[in-house]
Amino acid sequence: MTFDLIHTDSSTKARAGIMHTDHGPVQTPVFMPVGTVGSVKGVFHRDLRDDVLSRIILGNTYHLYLRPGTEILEQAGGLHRFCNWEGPILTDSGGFQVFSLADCRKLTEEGCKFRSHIDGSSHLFTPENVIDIQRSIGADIMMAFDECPPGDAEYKYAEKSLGLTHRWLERCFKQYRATEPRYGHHQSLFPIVQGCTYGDLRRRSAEFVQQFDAEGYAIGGLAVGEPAEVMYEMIELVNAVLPEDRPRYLMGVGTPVNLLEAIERGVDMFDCVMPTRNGRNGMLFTSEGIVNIRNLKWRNDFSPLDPALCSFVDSTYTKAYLRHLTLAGEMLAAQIASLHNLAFYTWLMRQAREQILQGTFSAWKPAMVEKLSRRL
RNA sequence: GGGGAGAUACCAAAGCGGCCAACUGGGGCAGACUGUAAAUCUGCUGACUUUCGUCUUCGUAGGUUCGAAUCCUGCUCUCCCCA
Repeated sequence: MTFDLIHTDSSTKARAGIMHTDHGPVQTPVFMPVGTVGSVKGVFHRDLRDDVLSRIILGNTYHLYLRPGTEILEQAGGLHRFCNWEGPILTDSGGFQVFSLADCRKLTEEGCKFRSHIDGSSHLFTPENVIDIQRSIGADIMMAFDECPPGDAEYKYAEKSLGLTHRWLERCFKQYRATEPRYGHHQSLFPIVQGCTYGDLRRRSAEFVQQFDAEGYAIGGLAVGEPAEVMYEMIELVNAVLPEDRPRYLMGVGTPVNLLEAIERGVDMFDCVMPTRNGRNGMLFTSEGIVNIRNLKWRNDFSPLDPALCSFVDSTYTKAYLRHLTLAGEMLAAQIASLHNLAFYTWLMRQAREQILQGTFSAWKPAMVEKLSRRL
């Protein structure tokens, strides 16, 4: 994977670029829909490609390893062919599950012992086998196996955890270099900068990861409970250290406002479950602000979901109808909301890119943030 | 005509002398959700009050009792069975 940095905004750190993968180009800034088990919940690939205009999606090592398992994925010819997604795929390493499934795991130097959330069976993830699994999946971008500590972790724990993440990173790259792609297309490996909310640890981490001359770098361990301002501060600090000519990926973030703030600080890639999960739960992100579609006030509002009309559902269905479907528990409601939210996120990324290229980002962004913060 | 059962908040349904403004569902209203164990979870849902609390409620009219949704009597209505 190569990255062309096309333009950097003159007054902010915002960047526009293109990533070239063996599964096609990806313009940045980019939002990548999360398709944990090989499915972006509630959305057809066709709509993701042709309506949402997504160019890259995520899968998850932990989930795909447990089900359907690497054997099936290998028989299928990799995840791309298994789920029939022709664009690039990025897989998270399972590091986040080490955090989110904290109750059923045990961390050691070797790796992470954990119990399956599906059947309780015991498994071990190591930096080596997590790379192997991602080779079996065939992700265009593989993520290093890391520990993602909670947002309120104390310094001592954060420092210890960072040491472990760094040692694991060395093992990830060793395994990465000792193995080959299985399906003929190139696979990148992105290190993950950790360090919680401690500036010196973040800086240390951002410096450490560069020794691997990776094709891109990720910032992890943010939006895990710390205030947004602290997150922005960490991003700023890390991006000041990371190389300019590689894409920066802010993992798991976030709200539309988070995205714009991060873009302003030089982030190129994002993923988040928010558009799909919150969509399923009745929340719409729109160009005018946030809509809780279950609210009484929408009962007779027959206007489009979003005047920006970023998806076909926006002009096909009204707020009143979507409210009705949502309250009725219809699965179509979840599909419509998910599709809209994803389309809105990618629309927002295209807008940001356009503004960066035209040199108007710094004027456009604050007004947009103000709009996106509104609760309608 | 005779016999039996029952009437509880928006709906359904517990409660059967004080811990009851009243369990629990549903419905309704509102909130949460950030590298997906989430089509999930959390509140509120008689009135007034920010809280404490006060007031009015369990078909209806009386009665017993220190105290009643709960016990007694009349009335109204509903359902079931037999003729």
